[in-house]
Amino acid sequence: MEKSLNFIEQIVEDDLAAGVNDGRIQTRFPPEPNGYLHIGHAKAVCIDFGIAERYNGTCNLRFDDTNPVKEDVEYVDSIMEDIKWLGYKWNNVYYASDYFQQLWDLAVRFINEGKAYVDEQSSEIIAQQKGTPTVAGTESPYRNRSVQENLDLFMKMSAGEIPDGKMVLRAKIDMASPNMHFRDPILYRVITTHPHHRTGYTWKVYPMYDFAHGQSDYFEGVTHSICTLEFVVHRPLYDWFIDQFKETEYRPKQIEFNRLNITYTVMSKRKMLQLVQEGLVSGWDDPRMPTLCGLRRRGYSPESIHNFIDKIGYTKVEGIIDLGLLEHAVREELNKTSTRVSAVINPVKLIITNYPEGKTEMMEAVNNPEDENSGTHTIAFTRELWMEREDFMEEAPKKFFRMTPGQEVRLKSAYIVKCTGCKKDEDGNITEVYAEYDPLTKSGMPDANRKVKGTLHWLSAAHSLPAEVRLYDRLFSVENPSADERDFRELINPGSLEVKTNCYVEEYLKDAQPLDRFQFQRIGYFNVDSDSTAEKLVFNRTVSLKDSWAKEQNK
RNA sequence: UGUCCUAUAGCGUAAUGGUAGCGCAGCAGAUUCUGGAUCUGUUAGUCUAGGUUCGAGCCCUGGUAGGACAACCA
Repeated sequence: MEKSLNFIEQIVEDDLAAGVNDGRIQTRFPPEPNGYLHIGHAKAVCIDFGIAERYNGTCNLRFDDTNPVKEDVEYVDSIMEDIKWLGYKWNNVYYASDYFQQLWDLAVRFINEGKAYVDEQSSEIIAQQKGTPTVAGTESPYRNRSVQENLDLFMKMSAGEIPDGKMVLRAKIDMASPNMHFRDPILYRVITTHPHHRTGYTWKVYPMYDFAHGQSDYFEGVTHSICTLEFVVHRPLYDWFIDQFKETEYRPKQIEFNRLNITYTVMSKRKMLQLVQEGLVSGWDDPRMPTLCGLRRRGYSPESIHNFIDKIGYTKVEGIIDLGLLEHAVREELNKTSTRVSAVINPVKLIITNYPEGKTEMMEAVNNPEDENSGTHTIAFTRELWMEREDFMEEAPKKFFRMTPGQEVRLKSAYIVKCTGCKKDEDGNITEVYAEYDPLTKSGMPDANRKVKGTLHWLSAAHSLPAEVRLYDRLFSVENPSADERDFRELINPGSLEVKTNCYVEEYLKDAQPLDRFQFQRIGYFNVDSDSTAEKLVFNRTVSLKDSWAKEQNK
């Protein structure tokens, strides 16, 4: 069945059908370069670029760089990298700063037309005069200066003769408007003390968002300006500005969708910056972060992000997505694509007492049972093995289908073995587990088809590589940190990172490179961290496998 | 003198005036050399009161609830 259109696609198709803009479709992705892109931005990237792709239009990348105080090239670079990683190509890269001259000219035009004035009150006074949502504002005493005086003052502002914060250019609209954004919004402010990342100290005045965004859309020929719901109240002003100077029937149309929220995380650049600056995470690319670079380092593939975005949809309803859905999206994709390997995270020795000492057999391991073209690789089997400590219980409940005295289990890709006992130290800790193998049950042999309840993964002690494994979990311990009255930093999950240093992986992973993704059989999906070296392999857990045994135990 | 947006199972999302579906989560079972994957079954929903209509989740009105807007941020 054809997937139904979301409301944005519906609007675009309606416009196409009506012949709006002669069938031309143009969108833009307009990030402010003041932070790293996160999964919420990915949702926006996918609709902006996706609409252009689907309807044979163009999508440009435009940096909304109108506030030099917060912006930096570091962010420009990372944003471009992340968009490319998601698999999109922009038509052009633009910057709002490309339009500073045009916008300034427009501001002068507004002054000449009596639609803008220079206010020299403090920001506090201006805020007071703005009124409140239920109380009308009052007019500035500077509101009715002459055009010439306004022009002179704006020239002084622009020449750097006015200190920061002393004067602003405001639109003259309606201080009593029920829409707060019409109460003489600020158009330009003076910033002389911060260099702009592209224009340096050339400009002394910078346009505000409302005077830059819609105008930039117009200058570029954007037809559908897609953004998030918090800009709904800006739309009348967006339209009003364009009405003041548009020269033809063309106009960009702003459409707003619900921003992405996910349980157990935060989706605010401000909070992410705080986490980074206060060292609560290791950086913007900490694998616990919802940033795209964080998810990438965690092991998420671009396909898994797309898979997730496809599932959540675009509407105008504000909600919160279950983190489980994101995890499902990545599992679904990695299940189809990742090579299965063996790794033991919490090792204990397993001795096959009737297996000859010194003997080594190379067993054939299927790379991916979900992909018949994925082939096989070999894994060494010997008398002394590593197994997971959790896979042995001296006294086990009935439903424990693993290693326990007297019970048979299958060693994946090798033999069926029967547990015979274990050895403990004086504190009662299990130091070795013993089992006997059945030589006729090697994988592929007829007897290997015997029904055995459990299958365990294992590693030859003499043939395994030491590794560090970082087990990541949700960053916050409450579902919705943003809705909690406590400071979000107090809500960080203390178990969000568990480092396991005493792990082993099979030799097949000897040459694994950073970002390579694998399934550690029976455990989860893991990828190689950027900290990994040939001497010391480091893996990150992307997500665990679904674990119905754990669920059973929690009952 | 407030304006605007929104309301469909626990969560997300369809149904474009004509049988309320789907995904995730949950539950039960089958199957499996990963307690994975896969397959089957299953629990559970139109905020409320009116109106229009042969017929309303959808259109209209009033409630109710949630949210956005009062940065020299975007």
